[in-house]
Amino acid sequence: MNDLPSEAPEPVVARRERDRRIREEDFLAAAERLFGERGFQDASMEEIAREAGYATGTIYRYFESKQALFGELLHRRLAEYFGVVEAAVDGEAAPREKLRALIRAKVRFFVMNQAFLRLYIGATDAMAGMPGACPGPQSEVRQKFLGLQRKVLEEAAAAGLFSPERQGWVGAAIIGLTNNVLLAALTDASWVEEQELVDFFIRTMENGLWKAS
Amino acid sequence: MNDLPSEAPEPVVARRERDRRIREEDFLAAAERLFGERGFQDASMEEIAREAGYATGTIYRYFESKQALFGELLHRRLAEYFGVVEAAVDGEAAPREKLRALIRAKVRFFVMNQAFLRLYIGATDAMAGMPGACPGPQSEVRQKFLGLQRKVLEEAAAAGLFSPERQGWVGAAIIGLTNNVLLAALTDASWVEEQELVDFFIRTMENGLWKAS
Amino acid sequence: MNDLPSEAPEPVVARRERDRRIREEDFLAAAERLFGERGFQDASMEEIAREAGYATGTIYRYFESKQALFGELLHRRLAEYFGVVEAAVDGEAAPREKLRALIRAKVRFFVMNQAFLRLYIGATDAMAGMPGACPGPQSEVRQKFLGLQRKVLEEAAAAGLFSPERQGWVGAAIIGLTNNVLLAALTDASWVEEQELVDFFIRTMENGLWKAS
Amino acid sequence: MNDLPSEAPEPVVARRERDRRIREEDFLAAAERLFGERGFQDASMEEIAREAGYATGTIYRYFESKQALFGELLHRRLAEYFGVVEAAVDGEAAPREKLRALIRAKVRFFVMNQAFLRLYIGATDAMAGMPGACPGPQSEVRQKFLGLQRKVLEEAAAAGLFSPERQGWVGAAIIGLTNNVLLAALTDASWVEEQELVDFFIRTMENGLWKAS
DNA sequence: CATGAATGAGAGTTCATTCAT
DNA sequence: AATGAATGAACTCTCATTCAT
Repeated sequence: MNDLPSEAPEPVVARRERDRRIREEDFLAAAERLFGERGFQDASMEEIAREAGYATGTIYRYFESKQALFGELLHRRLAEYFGVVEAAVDGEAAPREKLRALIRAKVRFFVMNQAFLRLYIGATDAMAGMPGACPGPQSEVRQKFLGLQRKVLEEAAAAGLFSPERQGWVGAAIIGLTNNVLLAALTDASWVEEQELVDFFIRTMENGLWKAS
Repeated sequence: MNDLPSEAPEPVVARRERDRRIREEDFLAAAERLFGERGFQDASMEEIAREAGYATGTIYRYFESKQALFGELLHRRLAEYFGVVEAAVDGEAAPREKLRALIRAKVRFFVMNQAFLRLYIGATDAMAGMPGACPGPQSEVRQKFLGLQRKVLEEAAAAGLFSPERQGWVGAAIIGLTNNVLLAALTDASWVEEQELVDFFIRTMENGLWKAS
Repeated sequence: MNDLPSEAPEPVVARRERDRRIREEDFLAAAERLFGERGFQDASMEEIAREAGYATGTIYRYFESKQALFGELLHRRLAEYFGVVEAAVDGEAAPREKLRALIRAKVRFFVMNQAFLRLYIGATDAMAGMPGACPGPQSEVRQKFLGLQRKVLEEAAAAGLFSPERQGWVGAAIIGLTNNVLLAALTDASWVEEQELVDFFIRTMENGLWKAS
Repeated sequence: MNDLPSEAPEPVVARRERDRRIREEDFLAAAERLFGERGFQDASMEEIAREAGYATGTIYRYFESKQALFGELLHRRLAEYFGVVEAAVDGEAAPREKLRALIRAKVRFFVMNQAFLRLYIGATDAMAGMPGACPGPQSEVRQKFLGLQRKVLEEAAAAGLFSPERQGWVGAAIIGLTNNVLLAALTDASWVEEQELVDFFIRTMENGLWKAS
């Protein structure tokens, strides 16, 4: 009845809510690892639950189905990714700098979220649905992300950085290039100097792969 | 045409062998279509058999397992791909021309083998095993192919075309770039002017994505 | 109203006991509604608990298991039903009037306990165990009820109302007839004139379905 | 190439089709037994398959799902029942005789299909869907059957056999009466003289339960 | 004593693989 | 050698029951 200001208002409910979020993240982390390693089909719900440290049924108190778990995972990581990239791009005014910032943010994000890289590639390849891609809540975030990227490219094109025809190819080129090199670099050696990768991408985009002569 | 008993030494055996190859190709073609459309997991052996025009069990007379079928499919198409690329590269002397020839051959091959593109990307991404990639007989061909590509790149590097450090990244960049743009281009419009794609790749590799100023 | 310490000997225990009964009835009422609507299998313990306004686990402080809950529900309602019918039958002396009173009591009871009708029918059909019927505490009450009914019929038979052979069939006939018409009548229109139903049953039993000519 | 008239035209295909039907009936018979004994929910597909003498998965080559199996079972038996009753009713001209024939056919059918009686009662009680009743292919047959029965009753009512008001109650009464007595009679003693049951029903319908005085 | 999250056995269903015909 | 029905292990998902808080 009396709520001393120093006390927690509803400690039980608050704790439960917090625990719930923690467990959700436990499951998402386990799912990220196993989906990344084995793919969607070959990772079983039982494995994921056990990897997270719970019994099989528990996972269904947090996610309606395997699809929903996968979707939520993509949604969260993509939203995080989108936020990071958007912030980086917004910090720059010039189109060229925006593009560079986008690359820098991408490299930094995936160096810190290596487990997510495979899932991201599977879900984004060629900006198109690979078989197995499932519709769901992540679609919205994905659309937002693709929209952001398109905008950056359009601005760059409008600024005369590259020719506006075949803009789709330019987008696909940047994504394919960065995805695949990141995957190779992070698979070979789990530690890579971020700056080096960023420089490689920027240089390639600006001058091509040929050695500057 | 005439089956004189004295002619072919073992005509029955030869015919059998020929029939066997025909059926094998029937199955592989059906598998290519269905694996490409639905992915490895979602294409069932029964579907593949029926698509090929045979009964479920028959497929196991030609391939030990689903994995083996998939492996053999990759092996054959990769071998074909390797052959085409090798021939193109061998036709050129200068390292830069070899690389251009490699790109040209790749574009031509995948424009004519669109169904295989998805499988190829899934199996080759970043020159590393994506989830779903299975070890098997195709590995050898893949190694040969990767070796060929590495040799071309090394020669180009030796010729001073690009710096030899981070050669792995250059390879990954070329593969990721071309794969992803091919996938985007062939998904959007099933008919694309080969030459345009080749030019786009060569230009990007030589000058980057920035508009030539 | 006034809790003088000298008054009740064990007020706390009494209150607790009373509260216990209240909650038990809460659960039973919720169970009656949901078992009646969805059937035994399709009503979940969690639903019942929430419908009653408690948490899932609480229900197990009052009932050992789902089966036990169902059994107790049957037991209580059947006991109530038995009491009502017994009182009505005891109020009459003549066998024919006893039977009429039994019918009247049955109609009145089920018009006021429609939710229980489905459960009763499922559990009593043909005086035999339908699938889903579970043995348990209600068996005793059921036996008592069936005994009462048999006694009424036997008295009627002894009084020459109907022939004593095939008495079991007569009982089954009365039960099946009344159950099914009640179910149809109460399903079609949730409000039915009691007297009309009673008359229909008495008339049918006494004269058959044929129009009195 | 030469089809001697005495030979079977397509022995393999014909045999397969026949075997298929036999197996379908194996499963339906097993399902009838187990659904009748334990109810829909408590009979598992594995049990049914094993009871039929096959492995779990085999049943799904014949029926899409548990629901579909149950539906097909109801459909077939109801169709058979409908046919028998229709033929019997059509053989009579007078309304009263039609009703008698209907009863006679019902008794004869359920004496010979005792296992189906419980399922029938569960699916038809009060001509209304009990919980658990599932829509499906049997609905059509059930509607046809209920229509036939209604027509017989209407004709009887039109002929002045009983008053047309509360015709729904009369139908429910006949069904409830016969169902429940059949269930009791066949549960108590698996062998019952058909004629005796028919006589009991006709007498009850015409004169009521009271002993003819 | 109430709570509701965790449990895990068990159900329906799929499908790669086998094998009698 | 081809067929396609049968197999059964494995998977996703449910829910009665338990138990730490």
